[in-house]
Amino acid sequence: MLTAMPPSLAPIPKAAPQITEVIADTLRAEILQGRLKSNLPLRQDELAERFGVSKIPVREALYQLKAEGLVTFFPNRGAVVAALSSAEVDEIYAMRIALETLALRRAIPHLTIANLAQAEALLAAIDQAQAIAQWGELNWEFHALLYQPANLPRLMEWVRILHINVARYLVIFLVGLEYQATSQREHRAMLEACRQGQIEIAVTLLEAHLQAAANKLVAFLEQRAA
Amino acid sequence: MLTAMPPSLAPIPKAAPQITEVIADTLRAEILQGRLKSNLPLRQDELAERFGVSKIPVREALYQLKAEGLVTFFPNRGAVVAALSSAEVDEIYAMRIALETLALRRAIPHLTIANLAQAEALLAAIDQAQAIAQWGELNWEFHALLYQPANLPRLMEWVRILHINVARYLVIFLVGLEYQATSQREHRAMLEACRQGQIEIAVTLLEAHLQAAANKLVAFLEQRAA
DNA sequence: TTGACAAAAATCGTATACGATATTATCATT
DNA sequence: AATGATAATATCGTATACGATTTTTGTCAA
Repeated sequence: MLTAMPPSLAPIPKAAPQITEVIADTLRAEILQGRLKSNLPLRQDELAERFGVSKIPVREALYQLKAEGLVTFFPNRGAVVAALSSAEVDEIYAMRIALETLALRRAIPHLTIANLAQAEALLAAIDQAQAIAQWGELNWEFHALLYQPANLPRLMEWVRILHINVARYLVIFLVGLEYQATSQREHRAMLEACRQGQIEIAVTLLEAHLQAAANKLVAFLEQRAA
Repeated sequence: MLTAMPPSLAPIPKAAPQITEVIADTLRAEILQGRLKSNLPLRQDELAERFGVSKIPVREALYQLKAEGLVTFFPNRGAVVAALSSAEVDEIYAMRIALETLALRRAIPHLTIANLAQAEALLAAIDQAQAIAQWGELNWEFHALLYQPANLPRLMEWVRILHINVARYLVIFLVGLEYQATSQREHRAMLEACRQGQIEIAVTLLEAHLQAAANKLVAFLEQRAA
């Protein structure tokens, strides 16, 4: 029979941990950490054996990562870890600026004292972070925290995807450079503007913050390409 | 053996028509035309039998549509055609405005005479369009044409996804209203600003154009919900 | 009649198996 | 020796089959 109702409508979207999700999360983390490098072929049999499952959940995980832009498919010829050109980095940062400034604009009026305190704590944690993987993670948490009160879940999900697409390249020049100090100065200036409710100033700072990262990354990639 | 090279790197991303794609395209079209209504359960066996294939390509097609926001999955309980709340419509249009104004801004300096002529022709075609499905299609082609010269493929793909998420609701109040005439006036004003290279004016018009549609749609959905 | 519990049916998620396509290796021919 | 055709191998894409979870149906007691 065809019931026209959704199966009891929503309050139980949680359930057993799907194998597909576990595989996708694992591969995503490895790509972000740079353990799986660009253009590396991802063979389905190989991954299936490694995870101790069949190819089907592996395929679905790979397609999920394709939707996130982390892997590229060649029909009948397999998948590889996606590579980013400098043009794509430019495009991704342009989109991040467009979407994240929107999020921040809508979030600031709803920021609570608790949010601001959490953000402050995250900045302190970033200052003391040791591993670069940790740095990237905390960095993203800080940004996400400021956007969260906007209550725009789809936008957040897409911004997260854009972020992870550039994150694995970002960590490259984070080590040994003074970029971290500059970034933290910008973070604190943004947070201060948020605290005072100065939307336009905060948005301008965020845009400059992202554009600076974009310029560094594009320059790095174009140098490496030559 | 593990070759570290991509399988002959790219020039052949075309191949046999994947069954998964065919199914996804068909279901997407049916959702857009309103033939598959919101919250309708999409059973895998049923679809597999209908298309004469097994469940696996059906599953992959459904997951692709999930990534596009057209279906919602409930683990171990199946998928349904996604429904949009007025809050989600507001969010989608906010994202469209952010991304499409970016695209237009970057596209205008690269617009050619040929582009402008094509756009003009599309407007004429819209004026004479009979079926509403055709109207929606042409409408999107007009917008896409203006953004194309920006050369931002990822952004275009995401804008397309946002568009199809609201398109199926748009057609509802397009019939029998004077919205079409208003929309065409706005289109022609935008096109004229593009022709004269007046970026800020064109962007402002586009934003107003999208916001007007958003307001109408949100009002419609909230009325229907009550 | 109503509620709770249990059995049955339906649907999903995954493993196994097989055919299709692409890539690599072999060999004949110029 | 180089090149083109052909066979062998590897990998992907899909069908079939089965176990797991969920929903529904049926039964019984209060």
